[in-house]
Amino acid sequence: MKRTTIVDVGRLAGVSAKTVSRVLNDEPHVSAAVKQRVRAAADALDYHPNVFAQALVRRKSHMIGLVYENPSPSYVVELQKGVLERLINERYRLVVIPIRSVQENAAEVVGLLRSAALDGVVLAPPASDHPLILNQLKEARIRCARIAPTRMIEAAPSNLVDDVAAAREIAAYVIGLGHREIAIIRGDPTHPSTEARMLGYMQAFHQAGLDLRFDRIEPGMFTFDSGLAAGRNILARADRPTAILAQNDDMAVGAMMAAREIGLSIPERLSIVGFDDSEVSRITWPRLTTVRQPVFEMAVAATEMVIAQLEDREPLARVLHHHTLLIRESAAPPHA
Amino acid sequence: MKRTTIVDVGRLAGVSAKTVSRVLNDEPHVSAAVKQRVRAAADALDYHPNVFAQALVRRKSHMIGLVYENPSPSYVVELQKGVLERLINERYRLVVIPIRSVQENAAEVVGLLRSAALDGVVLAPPASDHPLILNQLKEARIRCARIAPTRMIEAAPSNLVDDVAAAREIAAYVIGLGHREIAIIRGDPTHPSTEARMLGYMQAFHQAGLDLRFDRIEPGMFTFDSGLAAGRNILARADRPTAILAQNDDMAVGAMMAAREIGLSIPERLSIVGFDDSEVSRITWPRLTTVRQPVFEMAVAATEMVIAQLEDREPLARVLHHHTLLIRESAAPPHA
DNA sequence: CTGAAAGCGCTAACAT
DNA sequence: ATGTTAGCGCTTTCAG
Repeated sequence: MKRTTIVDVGRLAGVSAKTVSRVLNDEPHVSAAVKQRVRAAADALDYHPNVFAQALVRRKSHMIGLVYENPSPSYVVELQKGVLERLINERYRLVVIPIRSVQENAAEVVGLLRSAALDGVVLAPPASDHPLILNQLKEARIRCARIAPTRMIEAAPSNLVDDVAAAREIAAYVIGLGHREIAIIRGDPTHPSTEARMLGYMQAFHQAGLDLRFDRIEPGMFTFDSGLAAGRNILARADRPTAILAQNDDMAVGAMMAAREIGLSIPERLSIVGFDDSEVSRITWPRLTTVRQPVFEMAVAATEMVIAQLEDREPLARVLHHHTLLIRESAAPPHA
Repeated sequence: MKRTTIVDVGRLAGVSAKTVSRVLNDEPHVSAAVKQRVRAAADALDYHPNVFAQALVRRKSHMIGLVYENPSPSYVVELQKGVLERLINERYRLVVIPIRSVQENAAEVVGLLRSAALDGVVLAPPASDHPLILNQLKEARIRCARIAPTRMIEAAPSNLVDDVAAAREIAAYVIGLGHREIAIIRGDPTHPSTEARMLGYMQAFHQAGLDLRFDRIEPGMFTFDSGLAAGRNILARADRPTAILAQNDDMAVGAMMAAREIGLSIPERLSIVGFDDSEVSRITWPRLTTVRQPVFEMAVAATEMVIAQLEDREPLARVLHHHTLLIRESAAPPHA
């Protein structure tokens, strides 16, 4: 019991296989009558083209990969939503490629992508910043677009954000509220934006004439749990700060939980701000003051860049996406 | 400039293409020496097999789809994590197939899956409960496994949960705390578990001799926003209830927000419980009392069922997954 | 243990 | 406007 092929359809319609192919691919130079007959025959036989045969000869899989580490779930969700949004009404499909640790497995990533036969990939951080991956991708001729890279911007189409400025702005806002004792929760050290955001914070501190105390910087991993742990450490100290800058929203929410555990009210006794404007920032109470990184829009734009390349249009080389300071209720002037 | 093929490798190693194929696929009857030479040649040429050619002849794509609607992001995240967990160290890849509305597009879903050339699919609700989809899948010979179906359990391997009992338990718990004025936020009406959970609530009400007042039932869509809206409606009424049962965690968190908006403290003035034990239930304050549905484990098990079928092992016909009442801090006895 | 031939289902290039 | 021929790169016979 074989599956029905283009030849079967041709036989039923009384035409050659090639003509069937023409009709099904909307190629020109086919008479309306034949078109009709072929369509009817294909329907009657419940014919579905074999995509492998097509891919083999066309050298195109119509699959796009999304490469990410697994930092915060909310970030990944935004990312996927953005890619899928752009893929609506396209023939392309999304294959998700989560990498355990880009840092450790960089050498194998492209092999993985290659063997997945992807036409193109959207690279999220930190893969979007990895020289080896970028190089191998070029060698393997897999099209790509990058989200929030910080280095080698020319190497491939990039969607940029000014992490430094965004961090500076939110830090300046907190300082402007009157805070002087401020702790920081860093993100995953293998992600480039961690350093960029750190730099932005430092600039704001410097402009305000504040010292950045290294004993007030806690490590984190962009996850809720790491934020919770960092928050507990910060708040356990004798000289408790009046505000916390977290490098993403998940960690900020974790720090909020740490504050709650010891009955510290937010924002009255402790101000906390995040980064990214993930969905989680909108559903906590108080809602989180944060700085919006348009992850969704970047994912849409990056996917467009990939598709453009696949269809031989010139992709935008780079797009600068704008951040926005979102003032909500989790930060207020320090308690007198 | 052509890509290197199995023939090139064979030429370099001084063997036939078939022998290269044998080595690369770990087939028996190849001498160690030849094996060595072929491996070396493949490495030297940076050879990667063309998966389309393989798929064409083997009739296997090594791609597994995950079909879901887009209810709550936290649910989808758990689902994906589960599938990906089982796929670690497997050759299979995950293709995500979000469907806008299964209800409206059921007829096209299988066509979509078919043209994506998936070897198998994991069906999340409500697709997991749709007769048409199940039937067409069988016709198209696409293997599948189901998550939380409620009907036609024999039709395909199923991962079951007892939604009715779970709902009954959490409702009984709330009633047991002393609540008598209880509102309900329903889930998406096209999802089968919505009715099941409703039934469970009703059973608990009945056992306690309570009336279920229809004017205390608010519609929802399994999203935070719908929970927020429903919460506002419920709390705006003159005869405000003392507890809210939400059919998932996202809606429960939305209802919490509605309570906060009018300064109602939880759980002192209003108890709220959810359903599912999504990540969101752990990161809110107070943490949400809920009933755990092992979505992750079901996704793992469903993926295993698909893989088993693809590798000609007999899959488990059905697995019953257990729910757990998770008592956290969002519900307490009603205020005197 | 190894190789030659055939063909998976489709489309590009070239006829007609 | 339609058909023929020749592969795409691999694996499955079936011989040696």
